[in-house]
Amino acid sequence: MGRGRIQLKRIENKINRQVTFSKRRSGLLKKAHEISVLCDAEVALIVFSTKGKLFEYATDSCMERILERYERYSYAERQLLANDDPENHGSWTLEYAKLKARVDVLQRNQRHFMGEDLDSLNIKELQNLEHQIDSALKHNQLMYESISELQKKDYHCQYLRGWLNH
Amino acid sequence: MGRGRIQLKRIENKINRQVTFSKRRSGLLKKAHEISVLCDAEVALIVFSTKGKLFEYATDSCMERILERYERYSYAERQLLANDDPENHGSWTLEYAKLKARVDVLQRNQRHFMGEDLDSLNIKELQNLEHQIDSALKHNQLMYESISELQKKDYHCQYLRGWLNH
DNA sequence: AACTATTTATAAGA
DNA sequence: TTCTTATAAATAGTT
Repeated sequence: MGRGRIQLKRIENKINRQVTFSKRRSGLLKKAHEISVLCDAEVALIVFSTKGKLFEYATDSCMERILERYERYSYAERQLLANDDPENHGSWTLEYAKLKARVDVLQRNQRHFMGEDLDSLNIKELQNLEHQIDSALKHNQLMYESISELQKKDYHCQYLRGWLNH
Repeated sequence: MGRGRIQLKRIENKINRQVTFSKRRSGLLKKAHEISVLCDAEVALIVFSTKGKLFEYATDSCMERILERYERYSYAERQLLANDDPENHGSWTLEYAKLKARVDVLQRNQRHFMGEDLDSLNIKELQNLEHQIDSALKHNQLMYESISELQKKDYHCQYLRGWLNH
């Protein structure tokens, strides 16, 4: 749209890139809003510029609610995929591995964090710590959900149960 | 764009709404991808249809990473705003109370979980479960440590001390 | 699912 | 940067 066609690849000229970013960003936000209103859809749009500046749009200005919905949905979707395939308990292990990896990262961060001198924390840092704990709690919650789901699914492995019982 | 202008309000005709949703959705996803590539931006787009179906786009197909970045950024932003406001230190106590409540729930969940019947799990599941519980417990341990540390640090909140001590 | 008349977005220029 | 404008793209209504 404009004086000439454009290739779909990174714009190398920095000035042009920035100008295009600014123009397209506002277009994108506008369209996100329009589809949200016209079609009664729930939309969350997050854009980080190269420089790391954040721009966002969320239906009814409620980003957190939409992101939580997304997490629930995408988690449920993964569960569904895993359950549909009788042969894919292997993918469950994959899920588990990913989960484990994330826990490991969290733990490492937390240990590192805990190792710091807490005496020197100011209010802001304390609040930060709280936030970290909060994230961790959310994460754990997800894990527990995984685990209970797993327990409910064991009847899919009838063939092993007999073996286990003797 | 089209045979006529349209009002920016919910399309009442269900069929039209659905068709427009489908068209605009693909346009929106396309534009999200384009700005991402052209301008080297990081984009996350989540769309839920009225019926609750999910459509998404994420730069480099890594939604989780972008959402985590968003959480960090938006939290940091809120912190910045909060620090400017001398009146909002009360929110800390509230945050703490909520956190404590959530930990209590987690503990309860965990106890419940531990009490459940494990006979029906197969070996693989048991092993994985064991690992998960192990991870979760370690993680929780660290979390509790964080929290008690937090409690010890309350003297950083001078204005709260009086209230806490009686 | 295609088509096309129009509106809209925007690339390049001022 | 902000505005203009020629042109490409998106899409509303139609078939």
